[in-house]
Amino acid sequence: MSYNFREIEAKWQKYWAENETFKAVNDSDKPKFYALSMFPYPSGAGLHVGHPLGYIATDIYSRYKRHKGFNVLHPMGYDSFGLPAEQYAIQTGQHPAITTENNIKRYREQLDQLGFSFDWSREVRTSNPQYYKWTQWIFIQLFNSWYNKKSDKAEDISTLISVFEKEGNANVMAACDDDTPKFSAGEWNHFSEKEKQEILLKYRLTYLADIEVNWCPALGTVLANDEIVNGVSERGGHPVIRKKMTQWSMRITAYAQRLLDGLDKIDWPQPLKDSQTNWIGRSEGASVTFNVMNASDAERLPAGQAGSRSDKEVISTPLNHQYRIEVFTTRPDTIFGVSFMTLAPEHDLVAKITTPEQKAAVEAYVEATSKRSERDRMADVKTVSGVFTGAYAEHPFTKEPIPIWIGDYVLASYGTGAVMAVPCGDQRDYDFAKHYNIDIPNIFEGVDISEEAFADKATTIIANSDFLNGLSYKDATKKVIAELEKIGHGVGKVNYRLRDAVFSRQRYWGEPFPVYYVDGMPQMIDLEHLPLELPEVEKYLPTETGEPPLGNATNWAWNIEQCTVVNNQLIDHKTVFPLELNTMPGWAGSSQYFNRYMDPRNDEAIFSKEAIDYWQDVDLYIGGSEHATGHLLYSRFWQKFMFDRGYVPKDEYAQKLINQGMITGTSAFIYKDLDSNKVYSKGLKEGKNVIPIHADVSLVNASDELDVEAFKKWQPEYQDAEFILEDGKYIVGREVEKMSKSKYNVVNPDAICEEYGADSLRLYEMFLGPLEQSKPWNTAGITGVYSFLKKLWKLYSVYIDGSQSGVEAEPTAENLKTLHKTIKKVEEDIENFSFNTSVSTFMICVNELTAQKCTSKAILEPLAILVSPYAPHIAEELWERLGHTESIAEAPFPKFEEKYLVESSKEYPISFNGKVRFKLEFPLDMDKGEIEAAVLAHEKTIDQLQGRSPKRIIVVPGRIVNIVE
RNA sequence: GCCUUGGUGGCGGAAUUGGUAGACGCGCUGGAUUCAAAAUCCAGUGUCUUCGGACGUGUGGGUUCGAUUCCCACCCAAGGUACCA
Repeated sequence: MSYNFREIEAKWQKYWAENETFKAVNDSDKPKFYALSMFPYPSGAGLHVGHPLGYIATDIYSRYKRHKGFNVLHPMGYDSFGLPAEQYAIQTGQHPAITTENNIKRYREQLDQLGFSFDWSREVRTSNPQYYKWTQWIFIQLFNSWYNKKSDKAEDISTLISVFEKEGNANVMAACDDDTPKFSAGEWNHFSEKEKQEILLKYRLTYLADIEVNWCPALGTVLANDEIVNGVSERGGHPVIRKKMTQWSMRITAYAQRLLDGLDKIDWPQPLKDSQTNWIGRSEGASVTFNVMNASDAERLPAGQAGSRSDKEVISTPLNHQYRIEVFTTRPDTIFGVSFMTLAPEHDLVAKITTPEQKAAVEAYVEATSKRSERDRMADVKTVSGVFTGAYAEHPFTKEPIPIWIGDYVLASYGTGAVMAVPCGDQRDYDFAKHYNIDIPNIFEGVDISEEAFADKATTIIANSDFLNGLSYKDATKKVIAELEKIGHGVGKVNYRLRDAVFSRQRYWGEPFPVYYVDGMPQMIDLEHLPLELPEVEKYLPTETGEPPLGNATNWAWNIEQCTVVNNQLIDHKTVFPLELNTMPGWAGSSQYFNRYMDPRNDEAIFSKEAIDYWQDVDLYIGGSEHATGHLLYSRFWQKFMFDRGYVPKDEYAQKLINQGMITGTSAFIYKDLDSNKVYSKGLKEGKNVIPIHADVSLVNASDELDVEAFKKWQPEYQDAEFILEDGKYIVGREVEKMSKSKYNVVNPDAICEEYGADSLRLYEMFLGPLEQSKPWNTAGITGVYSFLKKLWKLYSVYIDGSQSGVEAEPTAENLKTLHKTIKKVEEDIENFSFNTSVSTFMICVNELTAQKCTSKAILEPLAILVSPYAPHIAEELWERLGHTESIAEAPFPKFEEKYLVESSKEYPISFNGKVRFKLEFPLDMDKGEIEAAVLAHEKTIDQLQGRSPKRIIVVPGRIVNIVE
């Protein structure tokens, strides 16, 4: 009876589903293990062979842990809100929910045929109202929280209110908006309700803010940076402008330091930790305040000459204390090298301080900058541009006037949007100063700055800097911060690159905010009325007035008496109020899904206390590295918030994370002659004027030969082309590229399963190479693992065909040795996530046992368990044929016993000067001296030495002998 | 530029603590079986070679009895990031 994978795989998939073999329970005496794969967005294209790689790895580990006696949680679900379904809806009018439902169905079929041990009873879909009810709930919790820097955690907003009532906000240390005013308890208690709400909004962990966005009027939508190419929209090429819009924002910056610190506690890949570290971008330095000088005095100063003036009269003139410029600098030690200041063109002060003479130039420059995207400005490093405002700031120590410029190399979104320019110490400032002929005072000892700026902190010795002279970077920084604090002009500060995260999207297919507006102030809908379900709309585009798609809904107003959604026409701002029109971004639904899996059908809470106490956190999380600074950062933020508020026991949700590598495609090319109707085989293209054309990889065999007839059928325009063959074959060129439809190199798992089976596919995906590395797919190689499975099947033939002869045969020492070295290696491999080497080990094991003609049950039973995590269908079938009536899923993993591997002798490699010449066998208990004597006495050694006497002999017992001549 | 990861046969890759480089598989060559093909099985397969050997893990040095492995410098590729003050 031959290996019929179709029958076997269908049989066991059905068995697992019917018997709920992989259903996890929330209470068990067994230790818990939570293995998680990143859930997919169900796209219309379905899965290609690259997608299941991580799922297979997680599945192998899950199955292994079951054999090891763990209660394993291995769930799967769908990140089912997203743009493609909405785009499709805009084009066709089909509701995104229908598209999504269809795509999920297709995904499920594809996943099912791969034999994963998912607990499907726990499936979640982020677009399901029963799920997003809890996404809305978390949003409300964030709204009702503030970040107390004293306790260093999020607290309920009520604790903040009670402080305000007692003592105002003078002593409150909180993460809040920069423009939060100071007030006393008395003032607070006299604020109107609306004023109080406005203040509180500046403290809440999710808040409304006016944020500058890339607005595309023609599309009526906000665009992400990468949707803009050369200042116009990628789709349609429409103009894009920077515009302020009121958006929900998440105060992730409150957690910047903890997100950084937490990285030390978790076993995540170093490159991923590094990209999060860079993203958070901590820098230490100082915040320094410069007073802006009175405009009338500034007029009397020539531009660019500020540093050299000593006009006592001017300096003693009263300053315009109305305006102050705050800068952040990582080099406060260079403060005496400041020769100008640069503001971002968007900076609030620009309009206020610009002198009448400079007004026209400044306005033109600001206007021009507003048309450039931030990315555009950052990408252009070569062009130096800027305009003088006509205004001057006063140096906090020297009291010298410093000209204030604006320049687009300063970004409003980083730091304070202003820099103190030290041209001798910063290359950008240097270039700017050179370009506009501004002074470049040298404040470094023994450094030539005639060609470029000097930025090496390690060798810095400060000069020409009053009280800082002769100090190193470190000492000068310390001292200058102390002095700045003394004169009230600055303070030591840690700055983060991380920005608060914009949480509003002008989209339809996302979670609605549980928010309505009373007198312009946001109000949360009570939990008992959630979920607030997405309304039906006629059109999925923005409205004619530029409102988000939910603006098209006719039933989208909140009645506070009935607590239901009602028709917009009923809005009276007394009992019926407008609802929020934005929806949440893609990362909302994925930021706590791993916890929801613990108790996914709970309608009373996001999860029960029992469930979270039992499962705690994710033990193993596998997914792509492309989520490094998106999902994987936001989800850590929400987890820390949930931890602060006492909902979860761990402030990091995934102990170990592995990034699976990308599977790339192996594209095939034909070579079309540009001068004739000929198509040359790869070996004949030299010297010809050819261009490579993609051929579909399914038309090429393992030897790179193209099926020319099939190709002509596929691309009829080549019907009459002449294919020039070599040795009667057309050989294609090969190149590794990203797997993509347009490159005709996409390989579909369905086709592989149909031809070789899921077990072959699973083994082959692992066999390709290390999990973390990216590697090219080439279907040709799968025959190797397929014939391995056939050999494995054959090894069990006495049990399969029922002859049963030799069943009781005692295993030989050889059999046991083969088995136990396999157990040892496979167990080590799985623990190290080195799945590729396990597959090789299985092949060696089966080859050896076949050569040994092994039929012993004592060997074949444990072997089936070893194979089971990798190739579960065949393992189940063999297990059954061996006489078992229960699934193999929880059969105990075989125990490795060293005694079967103990050898009595070793074949020593005998090397001369490190080069192996021959081998000699000695007992392992032979000591160094005996081995040395035996080697030296051997005729081959004498022959090799040719009468020379060796200088030294190294004997490493059990390893090697090296003779040094 | 900076950070990270990697570079081993025709290809994917293996090599546990510094100890026999190239396991395992694909492909290729030859053979068996077959009317033939597929499938299967057997043997061979790093390069060069005067058949003694010599060379060989990106390049050049170093440490060592011995280096794919450790150290230094450099080159290349992939991913991340960037007027970040």
